[in-house]
Amino acid sequence: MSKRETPTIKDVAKLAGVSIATVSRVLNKLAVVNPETEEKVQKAVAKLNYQPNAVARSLKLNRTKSIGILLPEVSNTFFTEIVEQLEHLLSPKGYALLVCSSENSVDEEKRKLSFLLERNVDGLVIIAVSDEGSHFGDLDVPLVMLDRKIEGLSKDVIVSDNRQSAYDITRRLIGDGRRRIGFLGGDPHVHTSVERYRGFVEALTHHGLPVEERFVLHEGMTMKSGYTLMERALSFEDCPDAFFIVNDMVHIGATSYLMEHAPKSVRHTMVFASFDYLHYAPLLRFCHYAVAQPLEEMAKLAVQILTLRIEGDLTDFPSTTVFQPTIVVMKKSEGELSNGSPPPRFNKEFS
Amino acid sequence: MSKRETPTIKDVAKLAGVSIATVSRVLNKLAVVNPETEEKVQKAVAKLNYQPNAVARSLKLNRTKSIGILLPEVSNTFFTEIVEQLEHLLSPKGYALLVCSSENSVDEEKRKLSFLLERNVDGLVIIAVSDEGSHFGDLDVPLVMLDRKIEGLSKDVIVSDNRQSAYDITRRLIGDGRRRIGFLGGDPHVHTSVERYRGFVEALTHHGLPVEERFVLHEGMTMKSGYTLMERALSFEDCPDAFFIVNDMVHIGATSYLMEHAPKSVRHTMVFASFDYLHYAPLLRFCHYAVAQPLEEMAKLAVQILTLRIEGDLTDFPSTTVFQPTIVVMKKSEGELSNGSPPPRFNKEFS
DNA sequence: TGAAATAATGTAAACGTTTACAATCCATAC
DNA sequence: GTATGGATTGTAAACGTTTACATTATTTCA
Repeated sequence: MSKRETPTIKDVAKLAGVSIATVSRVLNKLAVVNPETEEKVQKAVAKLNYQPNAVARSLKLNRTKSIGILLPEVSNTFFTEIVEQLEHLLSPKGYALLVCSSENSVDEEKRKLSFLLERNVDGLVIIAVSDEGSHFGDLDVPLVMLDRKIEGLSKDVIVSDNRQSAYDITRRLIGDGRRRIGFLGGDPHVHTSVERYRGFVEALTHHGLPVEERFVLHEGMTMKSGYTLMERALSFEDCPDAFFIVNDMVHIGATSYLMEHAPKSVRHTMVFASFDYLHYAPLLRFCHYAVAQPLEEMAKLAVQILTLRIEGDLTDFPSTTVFQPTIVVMKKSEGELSNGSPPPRFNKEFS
Repeated sequence: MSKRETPTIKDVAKLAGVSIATVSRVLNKLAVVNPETEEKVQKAVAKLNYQPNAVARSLKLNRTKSIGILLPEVSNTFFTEIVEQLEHLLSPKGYALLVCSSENSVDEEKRKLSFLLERNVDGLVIIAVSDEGSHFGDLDVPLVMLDRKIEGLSKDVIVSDNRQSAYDITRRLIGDGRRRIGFLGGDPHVHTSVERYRGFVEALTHHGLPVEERFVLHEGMTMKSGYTLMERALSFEDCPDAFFIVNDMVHIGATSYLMEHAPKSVRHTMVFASFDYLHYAPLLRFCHYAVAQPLEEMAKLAVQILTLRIEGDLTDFPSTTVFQPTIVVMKKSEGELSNGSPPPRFNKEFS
């Protein structure tokens, strides 16, 4: 493998017999240049297979055409759906995506943040680890907080109406005649979790139902906690016949516990309502109501705001946009196996 | 928000009353500097909250400390598990991850490849879209092909033994007494798919079983194709009572079709063996045997090879490493609901 | 015909670093 | 007292671009 050096603009200039300024002009098309010269340059470019050096350009222009995205976990399906959308929207605009995981740790989040800043990203999309986010306060890089809000932080925020949706699906459960509804999973420092619990409680109280402490099992947002919490729940003699589940991970854990260990009677009556409607949703057999967040629109708005702020075309105060998710009714009947909705990825069906 | 300029090394030098060379030396610790001077510099750095400009450094050093990762789809769980591992391993070494989706298109793959090259990534991890990968041939950037091999390409390759694993799980089905085993999903241009089919066929023929064309339904690797292929399969009067499924997406589609539409008799006897053992594996109720690829080790090796090649400490011919996956036995009994293995993410259990 | 305007191109500085080399200082040894 | 050398620091070039400004060639028009 010959260690041939990559050609620079100088090489092109020399080969074309022009100055490097002219080459630059041809490549960036921001000044008129004689068609003949242009052709000479293009030929030289083609011959050398020249590719401009983005690093040098970044240094000169003081913008890197890159966006940092900082999220709590890379392998979380919900987050990666967002990343996919962002990539799809940003890459046609010439932006690169620097993906960083804060690994669910505030400290790591701080480290990764300054890592991204050192690299001079033009903008940031943040899915915050927790409500402790003071380190995001003082930056002068365009920054959008996505999915999770941090109270008291003056930044652009894009979230779902977690409280309202939680309220809605809880109400659906009540409307179906469920009276003892448990709550599964949660984290007091995660904005979405707190909001969802709030909506859950509101729905219960508005319908004259008590919030039984015993059945509010909100420790953790992982599959494991879903599994063990459901185990705990089933140990109650008067176990709820319905659960509000805080997110998909907990949901999977809870479902698999039921599949493995619950008696038939429980499996035939148990009903879940939960957040997130992702590609494995059709497998979540106890789920009757799911909250589908409008990820594409949220990502689209994030990109809009970000690019506008980067270009300097948006100097308003930071905005907060709250999207209304749709409620997906996953099955109409109570039959254990009839799952009314088709697989979500290729044919979404909203109520 | 005051548009204060970020301080440069010059500002630090001025404040500390030294030359920029000294500042650089202090920061990079590659030359001895008087302890007193060092302290002055450190103080200035702290006072200005100076962060070195990574772009300028990249230009000078001709390395960006960044790795491009190019994959067919960002939201694919299997791929993102890999990305998570890579991020976890590379970020402590100071590398940034540029994530690009080729969106399952060879053309897009080419575009994204040159996009990454323009940005002077120090290395590349490629999960190829298809076996048409000549565009990867001539680069002089360190490059590792992960998960999918491209025949005839002289690059470092890290894959699972897809053929052997396919053989193994097919054999398990046969060992369980299954005689009519179908094949679900696939793509003639995807290396993993081809290998898996090969292993499947070998297992059948080695055991004297015919490969019935009718039951080899390999069109597509998506959830949708899993859904419709299973529909097609069930329309046969003599539908197989077991299926080899090419990957998780097809698996989800097939499972949800069965959950929705299959008669009880089918649901009680149908058995799947498939690739990929991911976090929603416990929900895949028809799955008896799953191939769990050693993603962490594969990622670890990829990072090792990549960093060695980047440092120039590895100049051997490209190597091909084939990892042996483990077979996860997901349930022992035929009972529809008894899923013997616990949720995978927090307690893997291999046979 | 010549001045002025226009078009096309070139020159050189700048972006923020790293680092080879030069320069200074000071102690030691003769 | 002067040479030697080590320790420390400074100077300036370089990385590959973009772009303000200068320069040259060409056209226009009084």
